[in-house]
Amino acid sequence: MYGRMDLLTIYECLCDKTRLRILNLLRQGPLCVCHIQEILDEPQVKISKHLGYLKTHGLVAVKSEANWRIYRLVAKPSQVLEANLACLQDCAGEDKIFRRDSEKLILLRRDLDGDAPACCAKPQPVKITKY
Amino acid sequence: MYGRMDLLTIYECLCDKTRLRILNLLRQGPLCVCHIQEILDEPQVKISKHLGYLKTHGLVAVKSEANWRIYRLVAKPSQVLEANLACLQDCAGEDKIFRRDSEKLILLRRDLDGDAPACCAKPQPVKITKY
DNA sequence: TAACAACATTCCTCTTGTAGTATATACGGC
DNA sequence: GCCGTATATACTACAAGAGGAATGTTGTTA
Repeated sequence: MYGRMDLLTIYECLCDKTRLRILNLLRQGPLCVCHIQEILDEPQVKISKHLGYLKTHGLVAVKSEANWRIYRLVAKPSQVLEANLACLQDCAGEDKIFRRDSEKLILLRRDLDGDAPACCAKPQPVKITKY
Repeated sequence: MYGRMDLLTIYECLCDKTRLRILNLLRQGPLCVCHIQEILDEPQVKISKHLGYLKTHGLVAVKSEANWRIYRLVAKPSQVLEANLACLQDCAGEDKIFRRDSEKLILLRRDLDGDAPACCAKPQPVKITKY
């Protein structure tokens, strides 16, 4: 749908707070919508639309699983995208809200440990690439 | 004017093609408006407004020199800004238009070598920080 | 001081993006 | 087949950003 996966497209995806928070989470592994929604504490429609935006522009991919939709970062990001996601990951550590989101994610995983429903299958963390 | 120099502000600055091209040039040293305008081959008002935007948001600084206005990247960028500018610099190499701009800048400097008017004082290149 | 050159700013229009409400779809359990 | 849960889409209203034409400003030169 979008041929161009250039720098500008990437920055356009990155210039919304909600999308940054989502990407910060997905950087740590796949997640279903409801968990993203819970961590960000934002309306469902808002999360859903931003996920749609990211998908349309080629930053994330989805798969269906039973009643849920599992989002993740694209499997083989371009070099440019990978560089920017790594940079985002580095920078997010500086910001309170991103750190809080990440902590919430850890807690959520801990709570689910053991008896997780399908949507909550413990996601494997992606490797931390120091850019 | 802007207290926040956070990630989002930076990405907002980066999500316009013209601003990206300007930053790509300034990364290689200070420049007056007329040279940026010449290299980008865009209307004066357009260049001027985007420079104003970048200044308002704390990415660039200006000084007056005779009839000219010399723009440069801010002297002490935050760690986050520095990371993103370095990332941009790396990524810009992948894109035709950024490379062409950089080549034009080199030619322009070569032409000016020797008898440059004040606005064209040979800018010293900033150090290339491999992020 | 008049004319000019380099920039900035104002005003206007157009487009894009965002948020919210309400509604639709898809799937699993009963 | 009906209902609840999870998620997406349509529609609308609103705000911000971008581009261009015209005009303003500042400093230089004649």
